[in-house]
Amino acid sequence: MTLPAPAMRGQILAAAARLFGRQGYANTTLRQIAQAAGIRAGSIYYHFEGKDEIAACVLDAGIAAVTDAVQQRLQALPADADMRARLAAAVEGHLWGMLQCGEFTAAHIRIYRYVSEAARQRHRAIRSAYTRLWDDLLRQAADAGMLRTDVPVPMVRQFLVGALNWPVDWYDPRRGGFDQLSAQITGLVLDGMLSRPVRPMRAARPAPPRRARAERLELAR
Amino acid sequence: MTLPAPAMRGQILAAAARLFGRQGYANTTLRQIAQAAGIRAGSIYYHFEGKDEIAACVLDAGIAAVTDAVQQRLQALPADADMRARLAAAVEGHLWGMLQCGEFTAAHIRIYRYVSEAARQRHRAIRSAYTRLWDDLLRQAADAGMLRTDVPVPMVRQFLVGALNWPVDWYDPRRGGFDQLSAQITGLVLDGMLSRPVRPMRAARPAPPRRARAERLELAR
DNA sequence: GTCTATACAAAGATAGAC
DNA sequence: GTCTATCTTTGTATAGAC
Repeated sequence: MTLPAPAMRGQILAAAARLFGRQGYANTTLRQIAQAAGIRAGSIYYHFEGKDEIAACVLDAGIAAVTDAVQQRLQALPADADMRARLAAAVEGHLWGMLQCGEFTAAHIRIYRYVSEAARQRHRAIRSAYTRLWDDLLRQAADAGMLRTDVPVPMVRQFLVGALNWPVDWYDPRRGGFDQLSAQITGLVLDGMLSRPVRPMRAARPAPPRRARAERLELAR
Repeated sequence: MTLPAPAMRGQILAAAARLFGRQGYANTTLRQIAQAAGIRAGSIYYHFEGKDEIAACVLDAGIAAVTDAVQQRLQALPADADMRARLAAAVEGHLWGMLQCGEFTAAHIRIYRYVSEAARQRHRAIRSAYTRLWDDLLRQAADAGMLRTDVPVPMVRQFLVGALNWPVDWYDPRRGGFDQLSAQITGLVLDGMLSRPVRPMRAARPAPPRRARAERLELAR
């Protein structure tokens, strides 16, 4: 009962993502990936050129997951949503794509620096697009006077996206669900860790309606 | 002109830390480390049991750098410093230890997950001590009513330390010195990324006096 | 203390049968 | 499409000369 080729390709990528995320790139062997996918090492080369191509595909899928989730949440907002709501939606989308949508994003975060330059190059375009998505959003916030002015936008983006990536290391869905985590992280990045007597402390925004994938609008670019 | 043994040990560790930080653990070979240290691969085994021991030592040194820097700044504070000043000092200390004090901390951040369980075990105690340092500080802040109450202290610590670690990926000392970066990051983590019309916006705290190492007090534990 | 030489294991990748 | 078998390279680690 051999799988059709495209399905097996997906199997291999899924297995690779899980192993990359847990063990790192160099520590994961093609033999392990093959075993997890239910085939032998040699068979991988029917589906991929080699380890590099697998890495590039995993990286692409990782960014795709967060990009989708962020855009989905942004576009589900009412047209008159203010910048704070937009930023919160984007943060929540990033967390969602990262924590729920799979092991691809975790793998991305962990292996990006260590794959071959060739694999990184192959993946570069899709990664830059995600960077630009955040830069645009933050730029709008800055123009609206919502952002602190002592930190340049690219640095806010680097700090923010970096900070958002850490929960993959310690998030445990068994205590406190995703919505709670999301509200906590959003509060931390938007308002900081100090208590703020003045703050309205508006409770967690209502969970945004989750649209079917086919329903969301096309990418802006 | 062979070096005395302890000096060569240091050379090897420094070379290993640099390479680990840049390439990751599994991608760095003993041959590379040896070459960077000016010896041959076989000679490493006169100084270390193997790659594992090198890893454990690099990890230890990385935590030691930030621990020292954080405690130094905390103890340099005036006795009546408020919690905000204490938190800011600790943040600045972490950044200083991480960015200025060397490649050991960068290496720590990058390889911790990927070294052998044996090496991690060897290093565990010193790492837990640093975790406890932050937990104690944040606990004090929480007791003083300074911390937001919707996020438990251990989670604040995980998020905070994680977020503080990212600048190793992108900090460039050539544009904006360390003091500026430190003030920016401190602002981001304490007050968040949004502008805050009400906020006093007290300009960067005056740089804390930098004490000689011998002058600082002993560890609390 | 460091060298050369090498043992030994494991990795990525290929060839050709089925 | 997947298998088995194997090539080639490279890594950690050891042995013994100097």
